[in-house]
Amino acid sequence: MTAGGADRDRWLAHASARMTAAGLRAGAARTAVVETLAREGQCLLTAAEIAALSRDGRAASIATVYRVVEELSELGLLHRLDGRDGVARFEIADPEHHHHHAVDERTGAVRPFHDEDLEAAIAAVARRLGLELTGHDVVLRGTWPQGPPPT
Amino acid sequence: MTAGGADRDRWLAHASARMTAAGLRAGAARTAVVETLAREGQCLLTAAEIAALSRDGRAASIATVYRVVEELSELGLLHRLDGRDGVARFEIADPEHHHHHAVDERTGAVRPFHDEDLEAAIAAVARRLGLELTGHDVVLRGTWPQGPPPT
DNA sequence: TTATATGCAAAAGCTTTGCATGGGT
DNA sequence: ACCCATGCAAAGCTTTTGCATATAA
Repeated sequence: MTAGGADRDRWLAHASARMTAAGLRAGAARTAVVETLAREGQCLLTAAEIAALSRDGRAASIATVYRVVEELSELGLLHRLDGRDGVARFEIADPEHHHHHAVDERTGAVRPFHDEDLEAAIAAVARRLGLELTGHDVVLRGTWPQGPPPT
Repeated sequence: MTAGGADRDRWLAHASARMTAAGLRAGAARTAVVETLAREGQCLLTAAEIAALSRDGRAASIATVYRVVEELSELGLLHRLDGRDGVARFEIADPEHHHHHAVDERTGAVRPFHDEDLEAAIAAVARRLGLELTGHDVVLRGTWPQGPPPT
């Protein structure tokens, strides 16, 4: 990771611009949600968590959270991952910090990781299939012999 | 794919043996579900679809389908994938036909694929993370310039 | 005979939607 | 002014669970 909140600000600015360009307006709740995501949305938040984290001053209702993440996802600003527990999780779509997820089967703990060879292999497969890639997810499941390392 | 129903039979036999060994009994509904999966569970069926396909002679209630797929998953005989539509899909865990999924964003059509380099990259990542792999999913999303090729 | 399997119906969640109100531009 | 944004509550779904009954072993 690079310096402090630079990345967050960059995504926030980008997101705001794209949303404005899409004809969306900056209401209080949506602003709170987007700021929450910029601040803490690096890795897999549920809608409920986003709502809770946005309850600093004003709240954002769960309905609004779902509406906002839907909009952000459609604009390609947010990634969505559906977990085995039937709960959707969201995280910022930041090309600079592209990553995937390794899940500890015993604890459910998630460790994000990045791997260039893996990305290359994925790109190669897509090329072979004649597929114009717009997104991809990789989830690894297993156990850490010595217990999950600190994130 | 190799000859006719050999693979299906192999999985079916394996599944039956494992379930018996696990102390499970062979009721009519469970048998129907397992046979349905052996026959048509090569790639991503929903619980509702499994139930419908099992309604040849006897039916299997949706509750039973969920109970059976849960058991099969825990025994490592079935893979589970959670889709964006909030619906879980299941497919046989057959080491001989291991594959992943490429989804057409426009139509939702799914094309299964296999790639050795991708598998190698995944194994390498797991090794690097110190993770003992028990499962992994890859989902590619995008569009086919000439429309999705026939499955 | 005893523990498991099954179906039905109810419960439990998460997510979406209708509607009236408030707010941005 | 007009249209979008928001909250609340209700509806919609899939998935899970309780319970009584049937059935393997």
